[in-house]
Amino acid sequence: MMTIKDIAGLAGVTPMTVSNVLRNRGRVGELTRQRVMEVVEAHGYRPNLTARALVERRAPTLALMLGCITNPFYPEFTLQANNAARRHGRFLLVCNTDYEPDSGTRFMADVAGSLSDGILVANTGELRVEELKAIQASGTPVVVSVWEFPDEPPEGIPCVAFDSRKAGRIATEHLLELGHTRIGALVASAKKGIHGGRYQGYCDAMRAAKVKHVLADAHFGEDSYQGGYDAAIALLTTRPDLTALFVSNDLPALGVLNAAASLGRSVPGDLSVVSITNIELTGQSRPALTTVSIPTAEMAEASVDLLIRLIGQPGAHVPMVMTSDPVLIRRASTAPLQASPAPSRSR
Amino acid sequence: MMTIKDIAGLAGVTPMTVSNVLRNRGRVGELTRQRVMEVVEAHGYRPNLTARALVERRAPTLALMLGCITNPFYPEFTLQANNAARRHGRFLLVCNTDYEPDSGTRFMADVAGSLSDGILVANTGELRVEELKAIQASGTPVVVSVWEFPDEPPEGIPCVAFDSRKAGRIATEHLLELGHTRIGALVASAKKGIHGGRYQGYCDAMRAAKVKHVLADAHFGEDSYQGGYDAAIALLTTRPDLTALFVSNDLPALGVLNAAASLGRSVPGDLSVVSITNIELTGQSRPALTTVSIPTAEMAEASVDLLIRLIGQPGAHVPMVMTSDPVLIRRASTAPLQASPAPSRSR
DNA sequence: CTGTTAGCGCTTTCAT
DNA sequence: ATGAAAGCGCTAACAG
Repeated sequence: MMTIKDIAGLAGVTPMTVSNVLRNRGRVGELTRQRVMEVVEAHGYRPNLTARALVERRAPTLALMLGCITNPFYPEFTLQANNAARRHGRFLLVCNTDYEPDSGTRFMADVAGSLSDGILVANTGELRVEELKAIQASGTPVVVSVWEFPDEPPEGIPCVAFDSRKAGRIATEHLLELGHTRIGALVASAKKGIHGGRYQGYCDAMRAAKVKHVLADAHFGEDSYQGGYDAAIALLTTRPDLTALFVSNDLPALGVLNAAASLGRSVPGDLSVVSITNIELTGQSRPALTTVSIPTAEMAEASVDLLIRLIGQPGAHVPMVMTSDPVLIRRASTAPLQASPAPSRSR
Repeated sequence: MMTIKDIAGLAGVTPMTVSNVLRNRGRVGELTRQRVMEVVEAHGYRPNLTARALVERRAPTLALMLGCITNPFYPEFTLQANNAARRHGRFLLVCNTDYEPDSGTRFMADVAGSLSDGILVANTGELRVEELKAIQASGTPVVVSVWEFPDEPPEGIPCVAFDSRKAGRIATEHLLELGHTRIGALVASAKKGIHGGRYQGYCDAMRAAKVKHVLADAHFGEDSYQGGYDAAIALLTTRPDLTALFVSNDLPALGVLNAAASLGRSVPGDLSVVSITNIELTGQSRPALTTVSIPTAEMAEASVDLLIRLIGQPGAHVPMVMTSDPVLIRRASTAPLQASPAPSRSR
């Protein structure tokens, strides 16, 4: 491997000059510059980023901690975060925790303070705040993104949030406006879990509309396609009179669509379904899913920008960053309540 | 930040001893070991991986070059590659090229030789072999994975391949066995492009079964959901007598399913659809997609293992690695040819 | 505008 | 079993 010294020798200058040419730093004569560049290109020399990182005391990578890259929300988030990181000249280290906090701990311990200059945590509802604070205290900035509870930011940790409660409200109001009143809630977490805010939004809307809803109308379960499928089967079997379903996340909602078909209920004819997030897949299902989009790209960008800023000014106090409001994306899975009181159960 | 020197001072030993304790190298007295570990843990000391990498002349990361993390095949591949990398104590740097070879070039130039010890290229059909060879020649091992043409491995570059032609044949034979003969081919690349092998497999099977097929039965297009949708509309409008479709990739096949519904053709009743890859989504569509699985996990693992081996013995000559045969995954999008000669076109 | 000196945090090599 | 010296490839700080 070529070193900067080799290039310097060949170009008849000192390593320092080569370094300056390569980084457009300091003042270098145009002639010298060209000579150096010629040698650099002739030999395809690339500076050793590890050595540079060591002496500059900054790493060229940002670590992205996420639950599972296979959950379709994350690739979309990752893509945007990656682009933002590249804009700042950084690479993204993808740390897949398999939803195990311990795995995340190990990653962060290895990565913080040397390999990565900052850690971007995509919230999975399994945050260990104390741990993050410890890492932060040790000098590596941490930003929590996709935070669902703007009213209760994680104490002492910079975070980028969105209004999940409003998202839940918008989704539910849409159903109400279509005339539905027997609206089930299918929540892809525990009641006070990560989708608790979305569920609160559902409750808000129902209450505001003075529509009676009981806990039996809600189901709390897994955030997965299968979880949505199973929950829908369970809920619609117990409560066949429901004419609409509020689902807290897109992926389970896709499962709900399939479950409805299995139960012989056509969507949106016999059953309206609305969810939250607006992942790409929602435009590709049949029927296409009506959903409430959250600002994924905006959050990814804001998080990276914030992280970069924190790397620049360690210890800066940063208030929570709030992102744009969720917006309803009307597609084909919701429709006005039919005149017929009970849905057909043909099969 | 704590350094190894600080720990050494606190433990009353030299940095070397601390280093040895931390890496289980050299001989260290049990008593000393414990004392060092106590100090390390008390202060939460973590060695600086950048400094270690510099002196050891090895990087802790592997770079994964991929087209677009948003294409659902890649997250699945990435997950497996990541797990394999972790098993070898490496991190994965995800390099999203947006399907632009130039973007890949920039990534590799920055990463090779310092940040990453090796480069894993997930084949996108846009390979610049000469470039990869140059990188390899400069000392950073390169492995091409998901190679579709075992008969023509990229010259001089280690690669992990699967039998794409056989996959195409298996898929098509399945349709033939179900009694179909008017089988269209929907290929998500140019004829000689990345899915050329899969298409060859289709041709092989058709020829072997002595079923006449003309070029008009084939459509060459984009590898995307929308590409599949559009192509299916086009092909089925031109050739409404087709009773089955061979689609070269899952993502477009999902689009085909939707297109069929738009055209009022039920799958599998009026139209059978089979594709290749077996991404997770194929089990979640309605109908669930019959497909031919390729050994994604096996390829990801084999590629990482190969890369690690090459890092260990630079310049080793490595033959192409062939992975397991594709296998038919029967699901719900294919059915025996109906008695009725022309499909119903009810709407 | 260009060169010199020192050192980033760690490990290798050799000595004790 | 432990320590001392040297240096990985690069850049910050200061000289000239």
